[in-house]
Amino acid sequence: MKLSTKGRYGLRAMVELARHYGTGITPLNEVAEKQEISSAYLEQLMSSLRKSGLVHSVRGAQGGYRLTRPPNRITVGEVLRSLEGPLVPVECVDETGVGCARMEDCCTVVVWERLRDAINDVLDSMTLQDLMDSGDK
Amino acid sequence: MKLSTKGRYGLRAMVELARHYGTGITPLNEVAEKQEISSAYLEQLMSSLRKSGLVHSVRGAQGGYRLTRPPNRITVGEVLRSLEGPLVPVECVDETGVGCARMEDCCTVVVWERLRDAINDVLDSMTLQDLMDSGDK
DNA sequence: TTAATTCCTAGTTAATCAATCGGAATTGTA
DNA sequence: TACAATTCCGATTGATTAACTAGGAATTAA
Repeated sequence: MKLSTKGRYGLRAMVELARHYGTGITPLNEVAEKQEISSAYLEQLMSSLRKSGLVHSVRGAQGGYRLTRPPNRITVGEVLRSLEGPLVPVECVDETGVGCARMEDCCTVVVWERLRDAINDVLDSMTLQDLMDSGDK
Repeated sequence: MKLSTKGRYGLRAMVELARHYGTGITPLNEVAEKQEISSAYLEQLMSSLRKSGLVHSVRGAQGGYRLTRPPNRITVGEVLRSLEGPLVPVECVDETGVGCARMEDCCTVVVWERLRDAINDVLDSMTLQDLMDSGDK
């Protein structure tokens, strides 16, 4: 039931970018340094975030990243789904997936559905702006 | 963010035992067969459940397991915590643990706390009885 | 032209998962 | 008493995943 470092690091990186929102683009190195994340690893995470349209990138010297939307319009859920895939506690309640043979008469599926919904509700209710306002670093 | 087979199999096994509640003890083999779980593997899970006091075991011929409390007084949360450990999305918000160096000025810890609470609220609000009533198998 | 940067793929190491195996201990029953 | 059914326990294994690291290609401002 744990998130991987992808989600944890990536979310911190996104808050960092949120702090720079409106000031042009920020090179990955600066983000990595501020948040103490290996920049080579962070690169991979930024690639996912870019592909799901949460950040825009500029290549070449003076290049870097910026959010594609203001921080109050990017939810934590979006960021984590981009990095971790569907936020489901078990495979079988992933709506984009295949379900499970047992599904029809499984006594536990109701648990996983409720859990999935609770998780997504919490994460979709918080934005990068909320995190900027609360934390320091 | 996925549960392991321990939690998934173990919960199904516990619902199976819930169905036999009041009828004496049930051998592990019967539970394993009904829920299509390797009985050798299920043994390990029962060991955890016994150690946390959720089931009582009887050794020897005609032995087996039974719940230590009626199904409406065992929550899904208890079962899963017994098998999976603390139900936290990230290490640092495990109250029984050590936290994290960054903790004080971490911008994301509030997310993990909210998520942790939501997860535990959902799982502690459902009992084995609830699952017996809903599902079939 | 060069230095700074993103982009992309592959490889590595360690940990974790999901069992399996073998046998010891216990206990009801023939 | 002997036996069969069961729980109990620790070790081992094989596969998968996690968390990076490495190397180089492509791009672009200065």
